Amino acid sequence: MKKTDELIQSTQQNGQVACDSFHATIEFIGKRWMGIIIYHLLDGPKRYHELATEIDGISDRLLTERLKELEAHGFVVKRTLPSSRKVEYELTEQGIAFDPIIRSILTWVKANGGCTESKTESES
Amino acid sequence: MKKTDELIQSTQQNGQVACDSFHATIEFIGKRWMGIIIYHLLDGPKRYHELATEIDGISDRLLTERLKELEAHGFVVKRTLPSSRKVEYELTEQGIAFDPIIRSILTWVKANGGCTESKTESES
DNA sequence: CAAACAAGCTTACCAATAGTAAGCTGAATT
DNA sequence: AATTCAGCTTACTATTGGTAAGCTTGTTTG
Repeated sequence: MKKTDELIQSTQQNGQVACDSFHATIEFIGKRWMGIIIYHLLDGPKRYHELATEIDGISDRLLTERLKELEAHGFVVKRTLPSSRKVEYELTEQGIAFDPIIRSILTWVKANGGCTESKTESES
Repeated sequence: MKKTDELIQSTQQNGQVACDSFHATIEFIGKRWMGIIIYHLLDGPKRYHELATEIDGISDRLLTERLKELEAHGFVVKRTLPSSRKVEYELTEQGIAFDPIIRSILTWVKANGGCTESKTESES
């Protein structure tokens, strides 16, 4: 049995469907900043500004956009504390389920040292 | 101990550096089509056109670009069979190391049904 | 209690990345 | 010899992201 078949079977009995949702999923969590936002939310509920501060380089626009997307997909709940302007974002159970993915990436980074070395010297 | 700290410590003793390479890595493998290309290459060496056919919707331009990036980072080797116009791409050991990440995403997809349901009805 | 400020967005504009489609090269087929 | 087809490359458009400013409403401060 080929490896890909094995992988596909591990999700569903229908290769194509599994492949489609795999595609949709990896494209979703692969959107810029998405993984990092999830990573920081795995720490527990965070306020908007807290995230904006912790995630170096992200802009308000994209942070808001990504949080909305996460919320729309049910990975995050937005809790607006009613008495004040405090807003908290918290991962849902489905969102917390991303943890193994994040951990597997961290494991990879640990083993391989990350993707920072560009090795682009092969182009003359 | 907070969860994030724990995650960071699992990679390095220095939180910031670990976070940086995590960022770089997740942005790299999160690039459009990157994960899907790796997923298909986990099956074994593939020819260019084979990948282009299997990965539905990808364009020549992006497939070439992503393969070059993977090659530049040492995740893929390009083997040009000299007698003909056959070109094969194969994951290196470092590339094969992505397998657990792909698997963790597949596991997630299996458990959660993927990211296809948009649930955007919350906006009136 | 009015002015200033700050959190949490929103908008506008420009840059970078991706999609589309066509073309190019050179081996293989007819 | 002409055609086809793999494996790119180029040119152009569309979508996405970055930057910066502004808006709104609650809080603080004089």
